[in-house]
Amino acid sequence: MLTIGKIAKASGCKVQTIRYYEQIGLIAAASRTEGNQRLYRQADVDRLQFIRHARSLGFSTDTIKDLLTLENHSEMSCAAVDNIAREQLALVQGRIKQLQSLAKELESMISQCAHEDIAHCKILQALHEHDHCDDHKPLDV
Amino acid sequence: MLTIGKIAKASGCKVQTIRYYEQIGLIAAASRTEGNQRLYRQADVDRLQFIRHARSLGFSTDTIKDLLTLENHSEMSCAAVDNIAREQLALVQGRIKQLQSLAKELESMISQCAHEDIAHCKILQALHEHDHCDDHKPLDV
DNA sequence: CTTGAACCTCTAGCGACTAGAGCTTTTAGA
DNA sequence: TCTAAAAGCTCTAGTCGCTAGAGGTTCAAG
Repeated sequence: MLTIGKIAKASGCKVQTIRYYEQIGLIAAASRTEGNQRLYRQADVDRLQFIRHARSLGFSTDTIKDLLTLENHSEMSCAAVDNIAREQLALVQGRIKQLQSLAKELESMISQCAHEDIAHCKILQALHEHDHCDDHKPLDV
Repeated sequence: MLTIGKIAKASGCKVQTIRYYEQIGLIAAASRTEGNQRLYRQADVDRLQFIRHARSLGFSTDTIKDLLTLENHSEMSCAAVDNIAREQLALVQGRIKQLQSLAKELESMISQCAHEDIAHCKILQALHEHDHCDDHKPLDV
């Protein structure tokens, strides 16, 4: 059995993050020692690594919950899993397209900069001309 | 003079968002009518459009604040603006690289799927093998 | 037996909004 | 002129996935 600190090291998740995952129901509540400290089994390391890997691929915690539920139905077809992965890929690809469009616009703005003074700055001018640009939505990079 | 609803339409920002921008100091507090309603000038439309365009390019509100401050120093060199834009471009490009790496891994996982049952699902298996993958950080897509 | 590391819970903060409750003001039509 | 609806107001809380800190308890090593 492992304490939360040990399993944090073993899984690569932070202690706080593991407690957070328990709180949102992504992992089951751990058993406790007499002194109320969490105790984990080796199998929990695997589960946390799974979560970490899925998170690193951009899956939301809700989606990961779905994936973990599906894992418990080993006789089912994996079509659902396949769909989730494809949706995630589509999401990532869509995001790449958006960002490429941003990069293009930024590059074009920067290339026009003649390094003069602020009054003649092409970058600021370009930022004032929203009409002429593709109408992207506000976007966190 | 425009009410907040009018300027929202004119600028493409939402009413709530405009009040939020005032709150965080991105735009100056608007003058008010006797009945305490905000009043805007035409110039404010331009400022909001500028903000919207910059946000759509992924600039943070803090960075936009800097850009707007720079605009008031029209005699200065635009080197600072240029730097901000280049940093933003670097940020976007870095993000694209990350996402491309994710997309690649997702594609590889999906291509291995033999559409059998969950017990043999290559996608789930791949998610369990964090060791063998590039160690990306958790990432919001 | 002491000390300090690791654990516990609970709360608040991040960023950039968004949504809703509960109120007041304005505007348009009868 | 009256009334009803639309639009405005403030304030609070929620989103997502953590992260950090306060203030307390438990455990392990020396």
